[in-house]
Amino acid sequence: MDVLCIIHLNHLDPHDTTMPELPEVETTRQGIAPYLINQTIDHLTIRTDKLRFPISATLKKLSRCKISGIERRAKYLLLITEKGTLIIHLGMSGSMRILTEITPPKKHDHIDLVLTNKTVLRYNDPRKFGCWLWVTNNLHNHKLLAELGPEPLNGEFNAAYLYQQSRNKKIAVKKFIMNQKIVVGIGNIYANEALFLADIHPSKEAKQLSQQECQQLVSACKKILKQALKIGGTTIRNFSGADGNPGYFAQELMVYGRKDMPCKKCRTLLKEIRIDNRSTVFCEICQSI
DNA sequence: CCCTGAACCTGACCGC
DNA sequence: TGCGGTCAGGTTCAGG
Repeated sequence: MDVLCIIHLNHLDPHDTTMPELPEVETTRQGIAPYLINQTIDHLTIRTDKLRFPISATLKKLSRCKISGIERRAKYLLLITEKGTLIIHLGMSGSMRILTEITPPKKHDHIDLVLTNKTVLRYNDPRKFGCWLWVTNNLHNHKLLAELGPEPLNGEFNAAYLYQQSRNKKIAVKKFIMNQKIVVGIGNIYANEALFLADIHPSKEAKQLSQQECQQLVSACKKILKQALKIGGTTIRNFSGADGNPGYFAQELMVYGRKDMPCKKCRTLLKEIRIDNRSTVFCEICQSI
């Protein structure tokens, strides 16, 4: 038996694993795409009806349907078929794996997408915050996709854009960059990391950002995400085995999960506060308000 | 518009 | 060993 675990996301220790922010979703996409493109779905096996949205009856009965592509928009995977598109979100704890034969499902293995060649895409999601949504028309006008901001690695996400969007916004810059209408794909970990890299205090009001700070922040977001993507990609290429633990979390975190530990720039002990009820770690010396 | 808090769900961990 | 409280990657919604 050969079980290839594409990505494993459901540990809790941030130093041991990785989280479904944009790089993890993109890594998942790249990992599963070769097994799915131009293959035909035989059927889906649904073992729960309680993901973020109920599974549609059409999806439950889907069969003989060719997959033409797998795309990503923000943290959504888009599985494009000749009959419609599957919008998949991993939520907080979702993960995918490819099986080369059907094995007994383990706990929280909620969905199998079974191909006619017997390959299985298996979805596991302990917290059930993810979704599998079937859409047959106007994909990009769908409410989940219509109002999303630019992709962070596109040129459209630049200092001028961020400066313009931040005018008159009193909210904390950390919450601002985590708003998917402003820019997609920045979750809690990378928001912390990007603000540290940009030397900006996470509580700073968005409207107080200078043009230069906007430039620093845009550059920091791109740098952090590119670095994470590079590591994810490496993992996929190198991984083999069935234990589900690629052991690749070599991503060096500068602040997230490092409360009371020394700042890697100035050795001052890092502070933790809560912004929008999310853990926020920063250096009060390096990051100016 | 802004902001806060809660909701969805399960599991891990900590202190007692 | 168990129990209760808290926390965790995301997103949406109600209420002030």
